[in-house]
Amino acid sequence: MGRAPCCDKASVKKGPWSPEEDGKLKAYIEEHGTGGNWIALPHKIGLNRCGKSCRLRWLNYLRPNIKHGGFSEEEDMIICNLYVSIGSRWSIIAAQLPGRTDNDIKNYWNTKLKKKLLGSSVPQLQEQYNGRVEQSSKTLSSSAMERLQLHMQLHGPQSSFSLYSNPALWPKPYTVYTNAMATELSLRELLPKNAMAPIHESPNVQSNFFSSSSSSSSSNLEGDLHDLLYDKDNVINLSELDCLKEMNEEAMGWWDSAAAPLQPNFMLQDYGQGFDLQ
DNA sequence: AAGTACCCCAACCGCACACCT
DNA sequence: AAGGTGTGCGGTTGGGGTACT
Repeated sequence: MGRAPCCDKASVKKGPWSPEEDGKLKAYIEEHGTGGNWIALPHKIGLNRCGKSCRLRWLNYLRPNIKHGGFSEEEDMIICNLYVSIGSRWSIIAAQLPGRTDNDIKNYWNTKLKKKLLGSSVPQLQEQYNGRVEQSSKTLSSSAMERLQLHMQLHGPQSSFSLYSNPALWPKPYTVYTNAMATELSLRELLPKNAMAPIHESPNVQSNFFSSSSSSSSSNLEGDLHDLLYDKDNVINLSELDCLKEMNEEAMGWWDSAAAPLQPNFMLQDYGQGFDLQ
């Protein structure tokens, strides 16, 4: 037996929200809050809407301080960096961008950023790796394939190590940020939601992550991503990126001693453990 | 000017998890 | 401990708008 639907789909209104509906929902929540029960909320207000629909409308459009469109370069960078490291965890990515919703970021990624990053090189890459990943790709979701493509782009054809599970292998400047990310993400797993401030509010992390000049480590993924996103003549061989040439020897030593030769299944399994690909 | 293709994004769907009883 | 229910999330869709032919 499946679970009961949250509302009567047949009788409930679907489609775009009218200004009147928006007004009712906004006014009620601002005065009374959600009451901790979205399912019951539309009935209280007299809205013929599904509770989930009300929740979505509030979270994505009606709640205060929501920003739409006009993503800055800095926001692009954050989204791209996080997507490469954690995949399509839109809610986590959105938590780092005040005023942005997961839905907004997801749409932005799918319609614009993805094309910028993957666009020109995807066909070649697919051809290049078809033989290797053919078997595994049959069972991979499209987002998993995207991440795999990004992974391959960031590591080059001969590289079989995991970007995700081996932080020591991440490009240097990125490590500063991702270590903080990893720490915070694991804490977020344990703590109640909203118990922690977004990463960008942490001065140390922010200064490390966003400083684009000074340190030697600033020949970096951030800069390379920037080139990918904003260079008009966007024809870059990712395996040539400076940040990826700077993998430290210690990490490579670890790889030599610990890793097997490239096996698509190994790599995909590795991703599966980190990202829950399927 | 009309038809078609493509893009963008708001909204829906279904699954998984958390919480409650 | 187990089942029921609400919530959160990521994936997908549908339709309006725009660009192209």
